[in-house]
Amino acid sequence: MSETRLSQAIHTLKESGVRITPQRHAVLEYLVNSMTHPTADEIYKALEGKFPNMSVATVYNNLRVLREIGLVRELPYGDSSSRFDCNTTEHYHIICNSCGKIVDFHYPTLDEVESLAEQVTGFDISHHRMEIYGRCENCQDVPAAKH
Amino acid sequence: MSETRLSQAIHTLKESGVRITPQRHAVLEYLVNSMTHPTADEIYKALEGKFPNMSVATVYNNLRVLREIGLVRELPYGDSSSRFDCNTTEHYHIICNSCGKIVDFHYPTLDEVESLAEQVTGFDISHHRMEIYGRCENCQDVPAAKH
DNA sequence: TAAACTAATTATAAAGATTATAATATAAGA
DNA sequence: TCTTATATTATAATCTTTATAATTAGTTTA
Repeated sequence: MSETRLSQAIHTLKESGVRITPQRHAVLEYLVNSMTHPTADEIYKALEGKFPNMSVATVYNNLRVLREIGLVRELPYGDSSSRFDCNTTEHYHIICNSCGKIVDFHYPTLDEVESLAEQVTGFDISHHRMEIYGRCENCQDVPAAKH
Repeated sequence: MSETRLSQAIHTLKESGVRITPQRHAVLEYLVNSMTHPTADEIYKALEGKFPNMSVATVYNNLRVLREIGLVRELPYGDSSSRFDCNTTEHYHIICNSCGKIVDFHYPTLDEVESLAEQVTGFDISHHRMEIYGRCENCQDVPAAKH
């Protein structure tokens, strides 16, 4: 099944006239199989073994390409670096204020919000993003840590 | 009215045992009066005239303090630096993909999403954030610019 | 299959945003 | 006013991301 998702993604790449290089394939494959919304650096470190000479710039370049095609969504956070999410099914994220854990959360997509926004502002809406913040069950047991 | 908001904010600061320095006061005042969701650097430049010796670290320190108390919300973006929003009435943001313009958008707060998230994940939810992306009316007239 | 063309990768370096550090200055309470 | 803890300043360091130029390697075409 993730085999299928990967093949589909590669098909999309080819259709966009983008070359399939081993590094690009590996970044995409890692993202498709990842459940953790990795940062660029995490991807870089994860592929270090397979591609000892790979440059960080390659990771960023490929993430940009994948984002432009729409295969990957970038999720910037306040504390540090962006995280990247393979944009398959529409979903939202719940983020722990204490430990930073990210949990996927399914909720009926808020089409209504988008259409209302379109009417009120005249924008041509492309998508929306929602995140819910709180303390996960683990962190509720421990006294609040100072950020 | 924004006078009141400022006084209330300062009251909150005092209650939290935080010192009211001229710089801190100025950062807070600028944020209360600002409609543009400024970046740290914009605040720094705006206050340069009044405080020629102010360090950029002071701006960041104060933004952190204000955020920890809950007076200010940080809105990290993918392209560059975070923006800061005086967290008064609950609202959402519509962001132009082309020019970056941010427009406030009022919508009934999505309490239902929060309570459902709480039930499903066991998180103790504190707040949520939603942004809507698209092209503003101005940018719709111009051919799509390559990011 | 080989040559050619174009895009991708690498190895830097640079830029930009944010944080850390140590010394000095200052707000606020006694 | 004095004292003390906190805030500010000036600077450097860190971290993330992007830019550049040279090299390498996909893909197309003959």
